[in-house]
Amino acid sequence: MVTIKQISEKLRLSPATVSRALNGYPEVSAKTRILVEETARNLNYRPNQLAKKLATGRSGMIGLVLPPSNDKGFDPTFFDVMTGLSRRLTELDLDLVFHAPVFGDDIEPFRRLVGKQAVDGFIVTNPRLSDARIDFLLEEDIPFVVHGRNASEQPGFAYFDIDNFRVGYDATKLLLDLGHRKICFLNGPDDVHFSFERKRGFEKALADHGSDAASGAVRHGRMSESYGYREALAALSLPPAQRPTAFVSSSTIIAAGILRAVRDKGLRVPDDVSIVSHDDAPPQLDAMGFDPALTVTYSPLRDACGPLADILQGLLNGENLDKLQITEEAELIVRQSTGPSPSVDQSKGQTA
Amino acid sequence: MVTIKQISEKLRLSPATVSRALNGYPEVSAKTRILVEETARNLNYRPNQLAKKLATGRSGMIGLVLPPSNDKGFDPTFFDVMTGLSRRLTELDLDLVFHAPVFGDDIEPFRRLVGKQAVDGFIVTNPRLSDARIDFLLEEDIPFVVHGRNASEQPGFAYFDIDNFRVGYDATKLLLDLGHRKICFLNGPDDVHFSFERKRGFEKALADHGSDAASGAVRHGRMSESYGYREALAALSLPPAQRPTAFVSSSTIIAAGILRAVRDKGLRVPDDVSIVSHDDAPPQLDAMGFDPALTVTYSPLRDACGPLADILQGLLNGENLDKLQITEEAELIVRQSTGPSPSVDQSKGQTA
DNA sequence: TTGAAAGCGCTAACAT
DNA sequence: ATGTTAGCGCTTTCAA
Repeated sequence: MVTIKQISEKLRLSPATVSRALNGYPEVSAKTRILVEETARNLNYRPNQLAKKLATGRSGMIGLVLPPSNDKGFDPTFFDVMTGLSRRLTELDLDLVFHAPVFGDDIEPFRRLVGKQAVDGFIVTNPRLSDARIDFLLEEDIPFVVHGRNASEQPGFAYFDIDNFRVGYDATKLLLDLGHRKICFLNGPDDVHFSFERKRGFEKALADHGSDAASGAVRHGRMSESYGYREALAALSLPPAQRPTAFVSSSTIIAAGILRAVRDKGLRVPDDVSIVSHDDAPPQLDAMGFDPALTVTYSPLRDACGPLADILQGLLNGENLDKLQITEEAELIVRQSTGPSPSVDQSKGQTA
Repeated sequence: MVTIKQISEKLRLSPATVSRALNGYPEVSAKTRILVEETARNLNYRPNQLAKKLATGRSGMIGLVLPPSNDKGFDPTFFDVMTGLSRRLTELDLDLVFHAPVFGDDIEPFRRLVGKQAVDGFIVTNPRLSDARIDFLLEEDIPFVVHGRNASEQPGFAYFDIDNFRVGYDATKLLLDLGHRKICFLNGPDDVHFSFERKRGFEKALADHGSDAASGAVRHGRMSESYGYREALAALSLPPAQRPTAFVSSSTIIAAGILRAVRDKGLRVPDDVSIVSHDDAPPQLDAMGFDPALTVTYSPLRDACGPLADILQGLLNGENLDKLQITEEAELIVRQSTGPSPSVDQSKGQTA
């Protein structure tokens, strides 16, 4: 184990100068810097992170806790985010400390990590509208960034989110413009912010459409293939007058279920039924690979990892909060799963 | 932030005594200890891990790196193990540092973590028969425990494994005893130790059975439903004389594929085809919930987490290696997916 | 049984 | 541009 002291002795310099040279401080002479860097390399010097941390008061560790209520089968999505975060944090020379809460106590891992002063900050995923973890961290004044948001209008914390209102709005508007008048929205759980926002967008698009008799139904549920299948089957089994001609889906996995239900009913996409889904590009499911290729609002989860890491680092470096609250747009990609409403002549122009 | 020094001042003791009292050293008087512990509690004292680590030279962190070549969709199994490990390590007051390698360089995260002296040891999962990570850690003389084994007969490292020879042997023997003579083994990948061992067990059971014309075929592949389906379908499409009457499967997910193939062929389990699978109880798939309930060799992955953590701690505490190389038996559980070979009279006793 | 003092390896005022 | 000094909070000889 070669230390700064050893380098300094060898070079007949003070440890302080060596430290400065190694850490890129401006006041060391070019000559000294070169010399120090060279010997450090030759001696295969590795800074002792622990000592560094003790001296600076920062641990270089970021806490990531498995979100609660993942009792039955976990969210593969979380894993996707975790690996992405790890990669980006590594570039920032930060390490990810992972904890899984024992069932029943979701904030214990936070309390623990905070108590041990083991981490400089947290990344919070899968926030709920009302989230005890966020409340705790706010209370304790620990730096953290949230992937998504909670219910508050003006969150007092850093976050990265997509514009879920627009996700709901754009998808719905597209369908309305295609002439669909009965639209069924298979949304996510009812206690998360993104579901809430998408529903708002859905309803706003419907309202904006005007007095025209467009109507929509919103369902909430745990995002899964079977949820999509079950709800879509039920909707498609309604009498013709109430049967939807289009679905909005909050995830590709739900869309897979919808697609299966449509087929089981002997219907075709997009001729009889249109589908537009949100696509966060989970690693195991490719919306483009669907048959037909899915029209989506596109915003890969892994694209959030870089920003999340960067935001947290900004936070740790004392940057201003309002630069650290970011909302990004999802991109509407029209593919083959959407078409004109069957009851409407394709050539007829729509008034938006 | 209350420190040892503050406690010592308040109590008019030396920091050393406070430290000793807090860490359960035998030489402090009962009176002092009580006093110190009480004030520590009142002041809500939290030892600074960093300082502790600097002084002791141990980081209290364990490295866990996502195993390589999980490019397309990751192994949910790994996630299961990771959460289990986190829970147990927490009890041992160790924290898990997670890293995901960037594609192409599997040992870079190890090199990095070792270089930074960020962790005291590693847990290595999904070992290959020849594994660069193991070679690296051995070379660098870093403590680590492997979940499974590599190809070496006498590994020079700590590991926790199940008796995969017996897994293959027991499953096969059960089928032979039921009168099956054509058995198809859908094994895991061919470059991992467990596949190798199970294959050995499979072949040994066949050999032990004697001159009697029992024959087996072994397939290797990435464990997935589609692999099971594809291979089983192919096997069941053989001419009757070569068609297997029983399958051995290396995972429940493969077994699901086999089951689907059997059904697609219009056959029944166990009347026409028997299935015995290894069951490591992945969170998303319950072998008991199969229809019919699966006969399995049972050894939940999560049961390995405790031992793995304990072994690593033993290693860090300098325990002897031979106490830290553990092989456990899997349990054969006979349920409804196995029955007598269709060509054999059910009442006829078999000579094992 | 307790205290004093040194040190883990590094950083950061404050001098020079 | 470089050196001196003092810590960060804790553990651990050594001495009393």
